[in-house]
Amino acid sequence: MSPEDWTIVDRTPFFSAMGEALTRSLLRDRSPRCYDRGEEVFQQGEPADAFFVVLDGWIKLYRELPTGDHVVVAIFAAGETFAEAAMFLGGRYPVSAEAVSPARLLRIDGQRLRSAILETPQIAFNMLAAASLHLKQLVEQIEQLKVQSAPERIADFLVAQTSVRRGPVTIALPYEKALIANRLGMTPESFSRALARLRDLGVAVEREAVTVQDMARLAAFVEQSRDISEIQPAFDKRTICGTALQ
Amino acid sequence: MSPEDWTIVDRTPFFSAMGEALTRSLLRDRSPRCYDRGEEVFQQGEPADAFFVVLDGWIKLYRELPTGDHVVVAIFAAGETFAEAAMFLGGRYPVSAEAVSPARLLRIDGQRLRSAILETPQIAFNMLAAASLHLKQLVEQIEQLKVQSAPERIADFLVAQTSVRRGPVTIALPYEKALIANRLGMTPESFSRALARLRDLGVAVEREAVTVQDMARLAAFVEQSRDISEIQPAFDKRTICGTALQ
DNA sequence: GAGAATCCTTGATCTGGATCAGTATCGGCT
DNA sequence: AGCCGATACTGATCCAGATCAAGGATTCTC
Repeated sequence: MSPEDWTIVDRTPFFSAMGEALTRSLLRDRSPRCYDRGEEVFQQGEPADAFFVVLDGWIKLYRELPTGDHVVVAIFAAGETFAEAAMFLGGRYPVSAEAVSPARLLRIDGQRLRSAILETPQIAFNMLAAASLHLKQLVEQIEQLKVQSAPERIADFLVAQTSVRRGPVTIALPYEKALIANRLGMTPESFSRALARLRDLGVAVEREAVTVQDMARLAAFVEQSRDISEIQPAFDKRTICGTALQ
Repeated sequence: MSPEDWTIVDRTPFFSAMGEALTRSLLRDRSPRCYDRGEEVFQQGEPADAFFVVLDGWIKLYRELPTGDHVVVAIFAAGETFAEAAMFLGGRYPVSAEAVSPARLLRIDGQRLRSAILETPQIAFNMLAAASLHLKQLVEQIEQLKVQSAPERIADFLVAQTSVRRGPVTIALPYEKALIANRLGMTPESFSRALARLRDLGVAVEREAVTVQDMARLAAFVEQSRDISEIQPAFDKRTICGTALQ
């Protein structure tokens, strides 16, 4: 793995709290595997003997319905992990996974992890901390889903696509707009309209290229909506339903 | 702790996968503490040196705003745990917690857990599995929040309040309707109306007493809506946004 | 027991986003 | 070229739930 790959793994929910040294020793001699667009990672029903870290590209999790339709359950980007639950539970994958773009995945083997934990308990403790953090982030993300309007969520997404924070920039949308809409919790139609409404903030769309006149302005828009949700009880964060933590 | 208390702890996200024997040895000589209605459990900003299991009653997590308003973040019922993330992360509580009704809480001390894990690594592994499951449940719960209509969520809530599955039953609402509405992700007004709309299914409301003519009918209503969300891609489960797992 | 404060309900209106339907644009293909 | 299927945009309509506003009802307080 390249140095960049290590930093990705190091920011991952289950390894973030672990420290690079420990992570390295755990994942020594593991190497990522490449997947083509459309290639299958695992299929619904297979024994869940591993979970995965996305190093590059995009992975789609979907459930196959009796009708043959695919229902997209989630989409994962670089730096995210998936299928941990199924692996820890030791059951079978309840969904199928497939690469939406060319992708590189790191496979974390369940058996291996098991023995490593028995050998070095500290790993488990750190992973537990990381898992709690992950949960917390999940809850926050969902709060925002509930609280933010469609244009706000799109702005949020755009800001997340680049490290540029001021001045003009052109962003290439990473995959089909329908899929992005899906990920942001809206229909393709709503996505199209909401994106159009961002024109007022200096956002121009030309096919898959989105040109932002001034990132600072867009970032401010995102921040402002975040503040509202923080202050305004009407739009509050309640309702995350009895689970969770913080 | 009473035998019932043990079964509650045993069903808890972090202990469910652990088995009763291990849980007992871990929590030996711990005893629950009682809280009055309105009593504070911990306050925003205090060092997070423990997490809690709700054995009885209801606990509200809230954030205090500069304006002095309380924003309810979550409500926990018997059998749920809270503040794990803050504890594992070893920081401070980012929210305050207070009993909404008389309550009994089991306090799980961070230091103690730490040393127990170092002594018996298996505990950590089981907790990790349990945490993954918890995450999965959280995601499912949120999917349903997005997918179910207001009356469906209320029916779901009512079904969860009793073990009766057929015939007539009267359920006492566990706390203020506004708080329940909150928990179910809607305004008090919507709650009131949605509850009224359940009259067609033989649900009568008399103050805090909800009388269901036939639980089987209500349960069927909940199940049916679940099926629709399973089959109908239009109402699908997408959009849980890049985190999560399954 | 009068008055006040809470809590709950009900009605009227508004609105964001979904749905449905029609059209445009693009890339691949023979 | 010209056809075709996939992808994207746009307009029209609809609806669940939020918001605003105004009453009841119950409990608390003095």
